[in-house]
Amino acid sequence: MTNTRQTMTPRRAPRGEYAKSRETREAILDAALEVFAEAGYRSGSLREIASRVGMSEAGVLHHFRNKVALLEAVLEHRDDNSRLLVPIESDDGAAVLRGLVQLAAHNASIPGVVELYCTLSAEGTSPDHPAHGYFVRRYEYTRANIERAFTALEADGRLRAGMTPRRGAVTMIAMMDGLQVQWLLDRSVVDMAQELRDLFSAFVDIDWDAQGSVASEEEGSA
Amino acid sequence: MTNTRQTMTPRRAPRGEYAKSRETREAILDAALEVFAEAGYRSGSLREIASRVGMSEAGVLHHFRNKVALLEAVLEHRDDNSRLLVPIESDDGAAVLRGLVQLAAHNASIPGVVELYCTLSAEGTSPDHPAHGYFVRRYEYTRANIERAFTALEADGRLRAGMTPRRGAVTMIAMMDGLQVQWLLDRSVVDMAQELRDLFSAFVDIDWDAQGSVASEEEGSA
DNA sequence: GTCTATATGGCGATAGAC
DNA sequence: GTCTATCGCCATATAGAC
Repeated sequence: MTNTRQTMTPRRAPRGEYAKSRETREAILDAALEVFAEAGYRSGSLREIASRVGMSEAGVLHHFRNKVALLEAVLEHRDDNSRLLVPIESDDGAAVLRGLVQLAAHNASIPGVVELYCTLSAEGTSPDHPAHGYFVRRYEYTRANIERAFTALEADGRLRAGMTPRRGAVTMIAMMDGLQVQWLLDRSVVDMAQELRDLFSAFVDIDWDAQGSVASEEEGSA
Repeated sequence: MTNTRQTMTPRRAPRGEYAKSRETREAILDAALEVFAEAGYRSGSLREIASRVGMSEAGVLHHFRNKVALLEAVLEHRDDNSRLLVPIESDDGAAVLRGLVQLAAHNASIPGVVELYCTLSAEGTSPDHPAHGYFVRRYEYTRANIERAFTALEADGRLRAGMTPRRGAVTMIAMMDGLQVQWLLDRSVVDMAQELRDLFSAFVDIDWDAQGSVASEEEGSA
């Protein structure tokens, strides 16, 4: 999705009434994330969100035109975050895969976000869901980029025989999604990052311990 | 779940008012499956279910005590079905894995059921969801049985080095779940059965084309 | 076995006071 | 920028007529 808006603002520390408003908005976004994660979008209520943030429904709707706008804001808000960890558009295929494993490890520390995407992506498979288009595009975009990462690895002769970039991409995404369900149902049963790494070691030859700071990669990508 | 009740009834063709009632019940179950699949349990309404089956809400509630009871009935109803295709408790490890691939192929012809489990298992990760316990038990049970299947294959020396029965089970289930999300979002993008088979060929040595009739297997299992 | 009527309560959204 | 009040709608569930 387009999130140039946020990134282009120099984000100087805001002051006065401006600051208050900004804080309130973020507090609402945090509460909305929790509620949508626990109950989904359709069953999550503005009333519950408002109550968690300590204000009235009307107060919340002053900051977000309606419930759909709030959902979109929540999704945009969290999207920036994954991109900080995964250099998804990088040409360094190994770095992309390492980033995904790191993302899985990081996700284990923020169950609320995992719950959010797990719940919403399932809900969003319905064509009439307000986030349906978002998820179709998101999966398409992610799949294309991971496929590109595998293609780069293939060119270096690091893809095992019998595996294709396309299948690698579909498999990697399916594993991330599927592991999350099992993890949410019983956290003691699965180490998401470990499972991911083990599986991908089976069909790609990567040095998992290469230094994985992402900031450096990001300069070179779009 | 306990579904001895149904199976123990000799199931002679019911007659008279009895037959009518039974048909109505099944019609309600079908409609409920659709609605819960499309909207989830929490957002799916008795009103919508009643309308699809052509009766009033009160009429539906005559057959099912309340909404939760209807959900449980839907889940029980569909569970018997997968077991017809997968000899999950069989000692023939290869037959179990073949069954799972066949199940994936079969599922592609009943998107409604795929949608149901995809939506409900995500919803059901919440501890307060009425189907939470069901899904915790279901995953636990399935994982244990698939692990057993892989253990049998390992004993025959057909598990590739580096793969463990435990990881095989977690991976297989994660792949099935994750592929379903991508498939529901865009059916042209993924062939679920093919992807599954390809992946598992990478870490287990199986003749996928062995005759896979399940009826014969089922006799031997519990 | 199915209906209508109704009780009870949660929901999203708006209007207007402060 | 936040509130109270209110509207209109939909939800589950029950009571009782037919």
